[in-house]
Amino acid sequence: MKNLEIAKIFNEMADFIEMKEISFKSRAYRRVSRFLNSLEQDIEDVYYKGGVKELKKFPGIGEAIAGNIEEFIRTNKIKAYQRLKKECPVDLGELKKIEGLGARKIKILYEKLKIKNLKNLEKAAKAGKIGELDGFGEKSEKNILQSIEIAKSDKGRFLLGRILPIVRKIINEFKELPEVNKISIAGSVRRMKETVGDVDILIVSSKSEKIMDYFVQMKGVIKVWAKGKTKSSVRFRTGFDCDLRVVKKDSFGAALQYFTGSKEHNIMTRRIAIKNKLKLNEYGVYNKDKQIAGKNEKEVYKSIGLQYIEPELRTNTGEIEASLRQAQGELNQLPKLIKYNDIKGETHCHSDWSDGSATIENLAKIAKEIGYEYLVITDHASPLGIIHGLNEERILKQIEEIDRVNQKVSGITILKGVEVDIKADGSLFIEDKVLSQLDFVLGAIHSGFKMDKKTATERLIKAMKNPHIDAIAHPSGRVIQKREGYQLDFPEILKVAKKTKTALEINAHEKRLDLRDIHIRQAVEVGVKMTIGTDVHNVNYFKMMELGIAQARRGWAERKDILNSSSLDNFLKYFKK
DNA sequence: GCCGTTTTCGGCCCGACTGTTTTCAGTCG
Repeated sequence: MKNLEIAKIFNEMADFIEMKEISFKSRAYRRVSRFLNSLEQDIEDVYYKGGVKELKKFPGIGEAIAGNIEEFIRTNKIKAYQRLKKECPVDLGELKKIEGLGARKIKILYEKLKIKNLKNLEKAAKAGKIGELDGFGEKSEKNILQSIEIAKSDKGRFLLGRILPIVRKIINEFKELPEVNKISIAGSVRRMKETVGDVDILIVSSKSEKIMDYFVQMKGVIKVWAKGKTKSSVRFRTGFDCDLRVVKKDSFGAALQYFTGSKEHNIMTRRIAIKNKLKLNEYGVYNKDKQIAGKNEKEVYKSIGLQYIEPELRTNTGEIEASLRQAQGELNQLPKLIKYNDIKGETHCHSDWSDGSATIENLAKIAKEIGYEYLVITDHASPLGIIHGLNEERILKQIEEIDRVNQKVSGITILKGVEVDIKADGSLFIEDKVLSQLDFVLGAIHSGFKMDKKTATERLIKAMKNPHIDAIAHPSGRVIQKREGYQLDFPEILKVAKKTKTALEINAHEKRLDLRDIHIRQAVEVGVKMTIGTDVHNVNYFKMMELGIAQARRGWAERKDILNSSSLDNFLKYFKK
């Protein structure tokens, strides 16, 4: 898969072009770079299928860029890129991490001081050479040095699950202020993206200066990047940046729409506004100079001819077109997304019988408190010693224990399940005879992550064809920022899943979120059902359900697509083979 | 460089903040 490699090169080409001129040419490259980053198909496959002509069917890809892609696929390099890089051989990735350094300034630094990377930059700044340059000054030099220190400890993007509680704490702190009339999370946190680069917060207040003063001195702030009347930006010690914007109440909806993004989504909505002879900015929708919408998001969308679009969908991957069609009267173009309180039971839960830490009884009580109708105990059945996997004998014993707990704890039903290892050849670690006594069987791959695509696909397909398998846990095996997971022929997996009525799990664990959003969307399209499970290992895991639901929503899933949003009866009925 | 129910040429989302500058370019989101 060369998508990401090409995307990276195009992004750098955009920077190099920007060094020479503020041009739309660089934007064209940047746009395709982003497009490739989110493209689910393998661009190489597309090329081999239909050549340059096929490539040019994608938005933003024309003659020149298609040629570049072709060149890379065939020769593994792009001459135009190499020429640009030769002119200014700098480590863009490193230098662009420094706040305030963009393409133009990086070029000046290279030309005047031969600065190529962070090391050169630090040396020059410490020697006081940067402040002497035209366009730079004492302050720039100081900021660069501070920024280098911060970049050294940079942790990259944060898991949504880690950042959410922190953001909610910040929000609650602001809510205490009398000057705050209204407050909302915005940006990628509001869109519930699985990883988050920085945090955006929007406040309605008529006393913006006071809010800003409070913001930049909040506990944990280690650097103020910018502080203005309506907009400020800081870095927290935890390692993330936080942007705060304050607007008047008449602009709240427009500001929220603008500040939530995504960038691509915003560009599209603004273009649509222009087509309608309107202007959309963060203060409202304007007809000439008259504000015609802005108080809330719904009216903002409506005023430019769109149906309201949920934040999780705002990625410019078809939601705007769907919204447009729906606004024009076609039904059900946008999904009626599953809601955050639609889940009726947990379907992936480990107890102290394997590698979980809580007893079945305790887990049952917690699940009941949450309001679940049912809880499936799915301890590992695996040869791996470290997780104390169950064998046939212990599964039968556990069935008795669950019967006992069901007697004792009322108001919730504990279902008998297992997470059984799928062996390298696709067969299961537990005999069918024992599996047949369980309510719900999850199949999972826990070893051999380096399989090739064909092997991995065949392995899963064989498991899905076992009549006792009800669902596949964390189907791709990826761990965010750690492990890619095995490659799968996903369309093929979906075909078999549909035929065998095997559900695919959306594992809600903050580090997994597997299925990915694009796969969920494909599953929804072909009608393959899913479950959302948090992979409980202790009682704190239950709350990650929110992340799994967010993932499902970003994959356009409705309630009907998610099996454990059904009542106990319907859930069980689905799996009656 | 890309693209077209206003166009095959002339547009391309829009505005805040900073620093270095005396009116604005660069950066950021």
